[in-house]
Amino acid sequence: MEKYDFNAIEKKWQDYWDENETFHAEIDHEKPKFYALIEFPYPSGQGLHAGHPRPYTAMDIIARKRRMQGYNVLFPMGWDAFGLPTENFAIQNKIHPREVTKNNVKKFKEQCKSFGWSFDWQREVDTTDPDYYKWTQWIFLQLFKSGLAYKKEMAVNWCTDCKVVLANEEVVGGECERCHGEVIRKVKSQWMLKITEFAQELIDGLADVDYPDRIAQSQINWIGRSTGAEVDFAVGTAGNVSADGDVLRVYTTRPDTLFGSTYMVIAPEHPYIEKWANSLNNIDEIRAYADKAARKSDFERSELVKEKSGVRLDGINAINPVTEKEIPVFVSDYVLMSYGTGAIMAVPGHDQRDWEFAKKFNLPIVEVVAGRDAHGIPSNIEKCAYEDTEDGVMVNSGFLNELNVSEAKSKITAWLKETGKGKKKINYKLRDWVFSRQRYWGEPIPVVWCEKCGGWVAVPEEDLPLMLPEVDNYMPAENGESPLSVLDSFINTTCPTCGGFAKRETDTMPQWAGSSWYYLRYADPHNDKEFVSKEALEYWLPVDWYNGGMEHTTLHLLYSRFWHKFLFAADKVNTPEPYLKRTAHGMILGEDSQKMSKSRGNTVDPNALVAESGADSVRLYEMFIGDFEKTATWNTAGIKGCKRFLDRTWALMDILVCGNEYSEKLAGSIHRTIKKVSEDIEQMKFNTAIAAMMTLINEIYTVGEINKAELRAFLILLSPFAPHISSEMYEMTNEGAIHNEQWLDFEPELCAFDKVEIVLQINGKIKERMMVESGTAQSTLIAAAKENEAIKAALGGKEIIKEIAVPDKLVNIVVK
RNA sequence: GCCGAUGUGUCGGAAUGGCAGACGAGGCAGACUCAAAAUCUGUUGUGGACAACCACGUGUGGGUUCGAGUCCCACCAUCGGCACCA
Repeated sequence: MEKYDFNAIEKKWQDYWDENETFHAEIDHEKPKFYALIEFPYPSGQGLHAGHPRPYTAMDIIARKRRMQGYNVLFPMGWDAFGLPTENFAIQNKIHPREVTKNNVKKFKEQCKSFGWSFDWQREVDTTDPDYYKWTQWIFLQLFKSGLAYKKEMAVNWCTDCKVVLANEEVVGGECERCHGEVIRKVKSQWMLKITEFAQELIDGLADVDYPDRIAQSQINWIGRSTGAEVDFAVGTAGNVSADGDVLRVYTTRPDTLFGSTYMVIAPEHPYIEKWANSLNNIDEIRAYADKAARKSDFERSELVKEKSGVRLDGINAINPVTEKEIPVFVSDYVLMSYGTGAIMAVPGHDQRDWEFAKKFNLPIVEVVAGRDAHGIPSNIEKCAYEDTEDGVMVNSGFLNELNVSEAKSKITAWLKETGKGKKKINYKLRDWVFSRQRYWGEPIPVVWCEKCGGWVAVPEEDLPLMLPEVDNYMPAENGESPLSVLDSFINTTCPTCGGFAKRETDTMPQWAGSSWYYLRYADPHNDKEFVSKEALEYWLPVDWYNGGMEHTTLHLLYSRFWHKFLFAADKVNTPEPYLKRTAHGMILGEDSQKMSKSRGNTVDPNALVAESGADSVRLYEMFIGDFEKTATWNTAGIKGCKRFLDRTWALMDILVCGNEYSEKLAGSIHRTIKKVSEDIEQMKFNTAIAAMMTLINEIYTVGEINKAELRAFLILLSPFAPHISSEMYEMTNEGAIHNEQWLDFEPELCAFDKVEIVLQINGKIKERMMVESGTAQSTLIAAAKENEAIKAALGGKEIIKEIAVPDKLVNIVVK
């Protein structure tokens, strides 16, 4: 047998799959469908990196197995191609981003094909294609018409380098996620999407899908539902606060501690600073503090401020509604305008942040809950705040005294309602989605401003796509607005409602937009009448299995679920959730165990490895590297073992003999391997599935020969992992093609071993082993153990206290 | 600070509460070769003994159990995420 020529064989099968459209899927009501989805990549200039093949190969294995199990499999691929790196490259090199994207996509596609992934290339989508973004714009218009898209003046994160507004979610470590430029707060008019309207549904929907706990939890934590109360505190000039005057509203999750509230704090952006400016003796100091705080991002305010800071609003006071005492009001940056009402009632005895602030400003700390901590030590609010809500009873709290915390919560909430001083309130941390970008390389937002109509007017659906116009310069304008803002030919238009003069919106959409619905378009990618046909939706949706990175399990997943839930409510899609099952793969680190990055110089080019060792070897190695869900460190040397395994697979041809049934010597091993590989694929335990196949081939070589039936079984198991070599060897020894084969069943009774080794222990220490028939009864095992010479000697007449036998495993005799 | 995850040979990693280290890499020894590569065979947790064998071993300290890498409590370290969320 000649040496395994992976270059020729892999090329041969990739061409075969291409020419025969082997993996093209069409609606077929005769077959059950299976929709496998991977996160489509951003086609960067560097091409694929070592992280891409891991999830793609994993879902390819699942897709190939499902096809052999008789499913009609949809496994599509596309390009999430809008975004900053392309735009920055275009700016630097004076090439149109469309050209940059075209080149990058070409490179990515060639690389993908060289891995042999079984994508349906006829369903390829590209978010920057007008035929695609036409429908992204169309979905935006549906949101707009439903009142879920609105424009708002608000403090936003402003990247001083990119000169763009960032969503909170895109600010990492106080820096711009993309360019690491300084992020400050700036007030700007922005398009917003009301994701908050779906907050509860986004939590509830998780009950109906199969997500790992850590992913469901991250969604729930991000949405951040809490139950508490809104409470109104009367405010007025110090010493003269009237109960029926102005009120300052707070949100609290601990209304039970109301008696312990000894001061209030408002956020630096709170409107009451200017509202009460005339009554404040130190307004200049307050404004200076607020200005300084406003320049910082929420992250900096929360992370970098080690010691509490703040300024008292000298001149006004508030009244605690239960104690009826006047209490001071402060401004401090530890209170955020973006959560709750932007004001808090401070309870220093039972909130550590308030406690620190109170210590610093020498404010009274009143204990209203007394209890013990987790160690059973009585609470002492002189040392730190007591935040436990499980243990403890109310003290110094008037009509709440002697109640526990939850009873106190109910009672005070009822009291607030009765007196009209507050009410129960469910609050979400989730904020509306900032949807505008002042950038070129994104979808234009299809609305126009009409003075006569007095507002924003939707571009008619029949005018979509609203094409991204040609510009000379892709840089945001000097004032930070999009490059579209300097194009008169784009801006000036007529109002579709009144026909008068109107101006187009010049902001574009964020990259998240196109990726929020791409899985729908795959079902019907060439439809120019609808974003997806009813028929395609009903057949293909929902996605059966969606795998992607852990880094997308909050933002992308939440955004796309939000769009889907909106489309479901608008009767445009037929399922309440887009993805039935979601899994997440671990990151691949460089050989130095650091995150792979160009600047660190630890990146790995997977296509160089394909050229060197073959796609099948690299595919196997990416799956063999470790637990799929965990972070893995790259080790190029590890490919060697996988390459060797394939060379040994090829060499099976040298020991091939006749035979249409499994031989006695290998039948058990083959059935066990079928079981192991089948089960491991379902649990994404690809590493142990490969190990099982390696074990089998070792056994085959020990036996010294393999017959045709055994080789066929081996190749079927291997084919999802290493499809090229399996296809070739199958073709050499069978009629037809391996992808038309059925996946294998195993017979449980044939998986069992005839004889098993039983471990004999005394007091849990192994003393001897013995072979017995599998399934031997416990009593027989114990009797046999006691007859064993080594055990007899070890027992030495000691008193037996207990005898434990586990069938097919062990016997343990406990002695004194 | 909070939340989440992870700690196992030289390395990547296996182990429904039941033989720790499967499988692979690397090392060592040998076969083949003029030689090397490739391939094949054996060996490879640590300490002690010529040896059968003994002791110790899954981040640390406790606990539950006949039996713990696995379950519980506390702690340490590393990595990731974060919005002081009231």
